[in-house]
Amino acid sequence: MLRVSKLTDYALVVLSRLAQEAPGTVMTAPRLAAETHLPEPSVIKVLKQLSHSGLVAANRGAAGGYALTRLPTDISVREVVTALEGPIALTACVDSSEDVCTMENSCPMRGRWDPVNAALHQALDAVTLAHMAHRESAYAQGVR
Amino acid sequence: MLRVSKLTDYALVVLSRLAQEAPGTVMTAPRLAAETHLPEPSVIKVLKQLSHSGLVAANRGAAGGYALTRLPTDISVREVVTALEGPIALTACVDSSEDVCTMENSCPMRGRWDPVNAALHQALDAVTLAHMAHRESAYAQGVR
DNA sequence: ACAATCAGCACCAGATTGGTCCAGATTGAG
DNA sequence: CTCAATCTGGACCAATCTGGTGCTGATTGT
Repeated sequence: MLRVSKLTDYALVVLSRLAQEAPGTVMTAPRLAAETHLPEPSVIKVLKQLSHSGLVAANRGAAGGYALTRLPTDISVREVVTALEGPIALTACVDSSEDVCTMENSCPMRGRWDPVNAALHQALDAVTLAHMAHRESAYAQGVR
Repeated sequence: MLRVSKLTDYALVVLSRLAQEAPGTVMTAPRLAAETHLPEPSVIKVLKQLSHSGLVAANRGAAGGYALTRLPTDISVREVVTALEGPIALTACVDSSEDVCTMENSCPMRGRWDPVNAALHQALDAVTLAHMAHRESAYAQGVR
């Protein structure tokens, strides 16, 4: 099925919700969870990770919350997936991997996934948060 | 990480090995396992699934084994992934899914993954077994 | 001071995955 | 005809991953 984890899916939903507000708008985790109908603890976990990787800014204290650090047109799906799941690659065996491959040079797949991974990167780079955030177009797509 | 399962990876390796022989060449499961340095039981399991979906033909009995049913140039990576993991989609929430989505119309992501999935299909369709089967070019890529 | 909010763990139950095993069915060779 | 080689199909298990929960502490506006 080539799944993306549920947490990553949540991240896209939450970020899309944030993207619907004016740039810089701060929303609390409980509110984001309520408005997206997602389980609050998981939303919190996701926001922590997104904050770590700098996609959202966290404001502590009373009247705190989260806000996007960039414009929705400037955040690609690939960045979000990478933030939640690490470097995008279909297998552990890619050139950028530091794992010691037990098969070393005898591995029959050395480098062969590269074109597939490249195509994948390109595909995920092409879609931004802004593409996923507009309610009307999304519903129109859903009906067809 | 957007992983493809290890079994799927094995499938690509095994099919690539078959693709290196003349069309119609029959190889037994143990031999394929030995030559690819993969665990034999898993190779067997993979071959069963590939046989199910018609990508390889199984010949029983003594002197039996497996052979590709089509030319390597005619088998895309997408087909292999689909054979092992079912329909390719990043989330369970795609239009073709028959699951009853508990969020129904309120789901904020309805249809939004579609462009990403489409790009993904295209990317995996573009790479064939033949692309992954040629040893020299693969090594050249690995070195870079 | 106090309440609201984020930070960072540690933890658990369920699902998935990779791997193992075994009792058949089929087929070619001696 | 018998036997060995080979695929078939299912059950099974241990390890890992994942989503979800809970708690304690730090920060900050009122």
